[in-house]
Amino acid sequence: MTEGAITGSMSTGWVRGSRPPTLDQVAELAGVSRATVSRVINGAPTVDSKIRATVENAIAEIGYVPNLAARSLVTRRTDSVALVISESDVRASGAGFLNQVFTDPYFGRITAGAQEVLRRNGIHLVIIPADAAAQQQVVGYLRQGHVDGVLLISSHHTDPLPQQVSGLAIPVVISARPAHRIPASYVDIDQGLGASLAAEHLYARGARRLATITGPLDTAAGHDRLDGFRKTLATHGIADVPYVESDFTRAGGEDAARDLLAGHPDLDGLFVANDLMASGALQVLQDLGRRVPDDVAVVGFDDSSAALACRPLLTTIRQPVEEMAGEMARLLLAHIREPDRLPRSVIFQPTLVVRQSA
Amino acid sequence: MTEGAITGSMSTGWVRGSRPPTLDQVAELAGVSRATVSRVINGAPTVDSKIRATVENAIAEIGYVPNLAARSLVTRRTDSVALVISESDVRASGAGFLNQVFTDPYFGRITAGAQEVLRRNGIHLVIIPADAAAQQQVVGYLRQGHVDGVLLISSHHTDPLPQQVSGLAIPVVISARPAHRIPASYVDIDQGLGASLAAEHLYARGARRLATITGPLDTAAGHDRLDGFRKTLATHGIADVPYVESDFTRAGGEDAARDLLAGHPDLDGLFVANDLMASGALQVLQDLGRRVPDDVAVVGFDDSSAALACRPLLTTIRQPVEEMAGEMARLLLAHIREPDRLPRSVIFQPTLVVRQSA
DNA sequence: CTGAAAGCGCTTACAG
DNA sequence: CTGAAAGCGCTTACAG
Repeated sequence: MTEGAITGSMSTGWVRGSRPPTLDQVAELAGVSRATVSRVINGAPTVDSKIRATVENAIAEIGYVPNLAARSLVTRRTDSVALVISESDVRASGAGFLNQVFTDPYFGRITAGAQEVLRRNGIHLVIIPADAAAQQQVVGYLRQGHVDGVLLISSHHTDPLPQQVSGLAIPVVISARPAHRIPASYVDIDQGLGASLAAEHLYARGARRLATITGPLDTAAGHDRLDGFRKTLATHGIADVPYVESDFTRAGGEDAARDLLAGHPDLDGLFVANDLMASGALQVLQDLGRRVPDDVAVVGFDDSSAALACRPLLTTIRQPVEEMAGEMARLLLAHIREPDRLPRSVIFQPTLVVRQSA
Repeated sequence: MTEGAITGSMSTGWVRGSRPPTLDQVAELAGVSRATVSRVINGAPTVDSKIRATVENAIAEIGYVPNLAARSLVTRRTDSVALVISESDVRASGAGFLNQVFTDPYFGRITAGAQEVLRRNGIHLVIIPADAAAQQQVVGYLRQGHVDGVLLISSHHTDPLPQQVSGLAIPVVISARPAHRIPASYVDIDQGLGASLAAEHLYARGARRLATITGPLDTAAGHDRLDGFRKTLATHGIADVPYVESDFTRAGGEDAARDLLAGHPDLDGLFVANDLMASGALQVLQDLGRRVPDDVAVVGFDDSSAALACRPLLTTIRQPVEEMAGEMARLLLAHIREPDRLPRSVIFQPTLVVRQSA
């Protein structure tokens, strides 16, 4: 690697390192009190329009920006919230965890949905990945008061973060029903219904030798989707449903599909607990010479962008992730506004989206 | 969707909505002055060990956490920095942009590399996606002083953010050489060298009918990789190198590969400007019955996790993204500590990683 | 090594 | 509608 020096000067009016302009300086320049400047900045209606104009000019001329620390010291607000993506599983820690986060469209949808409503309310969103090694540092960040609230994405039953964060002084909304009963609002989807939809569709197509690739079984999405799939098939007299537990990644889906086909080469119906794993499974089926859906019909879960990247297009269970994240944001905003508000849960319903793979 | 009420009580000592304990309360309980408590908290060496113990007990008993706003009002530090992922292209705005970010392993590697050095220094990292619609809100966030510095990921020549952010009072380190000469530190890779490595390897393998799939040509990574590829082949007497411009996504790579093969069915060597597009191209080549590398040899760029997910395994140009991000973090820390430090650039060298596809 | 006091830059009752 | 003043919760010279 090589280094070079870069020259040039700042383009701002005041030099980096010197102090930024304060409200007092604006007041002096405009010839009014600090209180008046403060009112103008905060849009108080009770300000004479001429004075308002004078103050606004002074603000522009001087390049004034309110100091967040000073402001939030008195208002006790920062106008920003954190989206914490938690992963308590140490096996998936560090770079591996970040690779998973930045490779799964699910998190992008969550972010998009939350952004949408937050932005409209003038609230900033910051994303904080919290793998096992970073969890305590993240809790520290939240306790210090950097943000007004937290949207917590957590999936493993053993994850201590929901418990810890809900014990903080700051409002939190969780992305799924917490494993332990804690007094926090959460948004979830009816996992069992989704799995049931998949089972019924595969059965109705005529599939009888069914199997499933699950997510980690210590997550609700992993466990409940397997459970719902089996229970529904049981009502049709199909008792034994082979499954392989995997990890919600594409590569994991490939491995699981290979395992499954090795043990059950005559499969004709496959339910995969998310689209990313399904895309991997589809690849393996193709490599092994199986036609989809003719030889084996495949149903995914999520209806993410990965479903549309599949060949054939993936039939899947739609989870309205963006709306769910939007609802999380709305709940959080409500809790921030009314600290005494009681926690509540909001459960969304999944739907079947039929495309080509089943 | 259905709603439910959740009951339960808080597990903390003090109730949400009431005020958190202050340093004064700790001082009173410990029977010392606020200054002493402050010194204990900040690890000042000049504190009697008995007094220190007393204070620490009081802190623990009362569950005291320093108030960030009050602290940073005087220290002018927040001990956190932002990783801003900027996308000025309005076509890729909103949900599309977030889907791209959370689908490309590149950003996970950047985050991992930066986290590594930041965490060691006790600095928090928050990630902020900034698509065209959000850029001004993000600039506002940075100006207010939420963070001590910013790591800026920006690629389009027309992106106004590098310019704007470097005009702020806060230190910034950019992920690539800025299009316009602005006084900010940046870290980059020798793009031309990378492309040259790819060209030489394909040529040495015997490929003579070469083509390339580029990134957006208004980015350095898009433009310089195309340019370097062509220039190197020109030295071997290969003048006309067909190319298709794409967008660094997997789906974009698929489309581009289809276009390229339609116009040039006799291709025997392909350089794809990143691994994600290469994985899509590989898929298309397979669909069209081309054997890789026998019929057409393929070289990617990045050496990301996508390269290892390819069949055959992708030969690619390794970009040490984690180290580059680590260097960005180190530079930023230095600028935060010494505000007068001069900007500098650090350029890394790519290497060829030979696997199966070429 | 410890404490009293000033000050960081805002907002917000409270008067007028 | 506007201003003087108190106060938010810390840190840090300055004395001692």
